[in-house]
Amino acid sequence: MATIKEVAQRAGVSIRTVSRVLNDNPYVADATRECVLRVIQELDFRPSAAARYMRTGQSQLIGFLTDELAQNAFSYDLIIGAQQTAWERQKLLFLLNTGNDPHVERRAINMMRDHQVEGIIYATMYHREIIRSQFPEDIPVVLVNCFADDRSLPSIVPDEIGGGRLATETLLNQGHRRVGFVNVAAQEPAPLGRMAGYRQALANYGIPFDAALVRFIEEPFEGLATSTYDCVLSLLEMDDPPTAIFCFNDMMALGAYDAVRKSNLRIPEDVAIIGYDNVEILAAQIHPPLTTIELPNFEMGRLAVRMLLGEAGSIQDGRPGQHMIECPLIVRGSV
Amino acid sequence: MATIKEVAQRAGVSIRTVSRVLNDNPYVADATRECVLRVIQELDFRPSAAARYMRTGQSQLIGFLTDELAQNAFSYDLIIGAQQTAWERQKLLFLLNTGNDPHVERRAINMMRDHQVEGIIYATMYHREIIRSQFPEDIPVVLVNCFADDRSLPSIVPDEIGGGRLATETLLNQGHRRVGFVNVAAQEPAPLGRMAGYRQALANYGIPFDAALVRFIEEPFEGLATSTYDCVLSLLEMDDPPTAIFCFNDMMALGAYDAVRKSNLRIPEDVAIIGYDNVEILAAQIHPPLTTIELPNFEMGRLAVRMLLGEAGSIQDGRPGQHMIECPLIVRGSV
DNA sequence: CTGAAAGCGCTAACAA
DNA sequence: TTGTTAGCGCTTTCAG
Repeated sequence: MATIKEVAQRAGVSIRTVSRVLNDNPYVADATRECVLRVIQELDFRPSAAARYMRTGQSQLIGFLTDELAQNAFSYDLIIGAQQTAWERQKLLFLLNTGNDPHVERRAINMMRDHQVEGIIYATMYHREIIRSQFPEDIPVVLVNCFADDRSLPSIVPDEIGGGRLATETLLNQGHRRVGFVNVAAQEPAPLGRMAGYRQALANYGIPFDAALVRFIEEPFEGLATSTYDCVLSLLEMDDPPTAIFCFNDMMALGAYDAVRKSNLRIPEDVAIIGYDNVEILAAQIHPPLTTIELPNFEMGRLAVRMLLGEAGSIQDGRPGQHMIECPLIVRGSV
Repeated sequence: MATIKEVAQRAGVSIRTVSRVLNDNPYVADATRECVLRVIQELDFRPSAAARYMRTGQSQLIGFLTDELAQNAFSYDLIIGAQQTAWERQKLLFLLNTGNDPHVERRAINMMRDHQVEGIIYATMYHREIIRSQFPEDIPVVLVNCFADDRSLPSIVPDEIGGGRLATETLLNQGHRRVGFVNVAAQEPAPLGRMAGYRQALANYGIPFDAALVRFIEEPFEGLATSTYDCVLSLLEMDDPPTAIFCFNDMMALGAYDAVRKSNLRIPEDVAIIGYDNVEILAAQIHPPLTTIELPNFEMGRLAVRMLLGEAGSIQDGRPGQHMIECPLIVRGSV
């Protein structure tokens, strides 16, 4: 690879002039600039980012750390959103999946520091709280899908309550009055929030909460669809069965579909189903296509980069911004 | 961030000595080493990768370029496999998705060169041929899921023929003699190869090829599951219907499931179904769980990094290695 | 075993 | 408008 020196020699100018051309400095004669540019082309010269960084302190690098995000299919859009936004700003993204191993995590953060990333985005697979102290003080961090115990780091999370409410109200809007909810039994923001949203929606419509309509899948969560199948079957066998079911996520909706079909009922005529997450590969392909609430992953990834670069509210009212992103309704054919 | 100079001063030694400690050079007195190490700890010092690169020429960086891989759910494991393998070798991975835009691609490659990546992995969404000239000569490249027109770049692709054969023989092994195949109508390695494998398997079992059992889904490929549904329905309405169906991919198997159920038949008792890709979120969740052929993405990602770093056959018989990876059978409950 | 000094490729004061 | 020079933080001869 050619160096700036070779370019300078070949163009018959000084290194500084080449540097000027490289950085669009106006104080270069047009003729000189053209000549230099030509030589740069000929030599296929590209300035070294490392050397440039040494002087400017701008590495143009962003670290994207995940706990186990990338093991599952939900979050492509998060990565894509972040990557694309970084790209638009001429930054490169380091991807690193820690597998939730604290040791790996610590080393990963160090490795990113070694490469002087301008900041780190830390995204978790599930919406949860994390410990602030695992992150260094001297480097910007933006949290995605999680938040710091002491709220001392800017964070972006989905609005679970709003999403739960939207899902339920979508069903209520269609005239359903007996709305089942198949939730997961975990003390985490997602199940807790969606549950709260479910209750709010009921309250908004003046419908009393009926605990018999709410079911919880217990851990472990493998075979989620199958557990949901059983759950929904029992729901439909009630004396006063629900005519609509809100499933905690799309995978579970798959089980609900099977249960409804098993009961010789039709979707959405006899039972309406709504999911959560908008996993396209599932939701758009099953029959009828699943109406669901979208986890706005792309937007979250995008916002994370913007916040990291100081473009958007990484600080709000003098404190690290805690952003809640709305989860929109995706209408397909199951409601 | 502390510099090596500050460490040296504080430890009362020269920069050179700190550098020795950093690089595990044996010619340091134990006492000196300990002292330096302690100061490094105190200052939370980390050597700058950029500065280090300037001297050593080792950037420890690998570029991972995708066309539109990351838009779909198939390929997490590819990224994870590559990332994890890079991590084990203390390397960092740049992720960059080009959206198949040649202009973006060119700029992306340049950007990676600016950061002096040690090599580039280029992975495509679909198994296909690519043009060699889009890549620079002076930087190692490994192709994944694609191959260069002139075979001048090392490449890793799945063995489509073997996979198609394995899928079909799995069905044949169970005693099925009328095996349907729902393929996609595209002149690409995947549909072509799996078709060839299907025919080979038939031949191996001495069963004549019956064109009526093979159907092709035409582009566009949105609503793949739905098109497959229609296809399989017509297959099952034949006078001499198939008792087993090989679907080009798992999403299509989803449509096949619906068609079988619609025909009041059972899986696998009346009709066996086998898919391809092993998209866990689908295959493991539907009922019955789908037996399928796995695209060994993790292994391909892993091998790509190893080849890039010269650990595995990037050169075979003096030519760039063209590797074909076997696609294993994943037995679940649909056959 | 340890240190002084050169230099990697670039940018930025400062001079010319 | 252009060139000279110092220096970013590190590794590496080469002396001591």
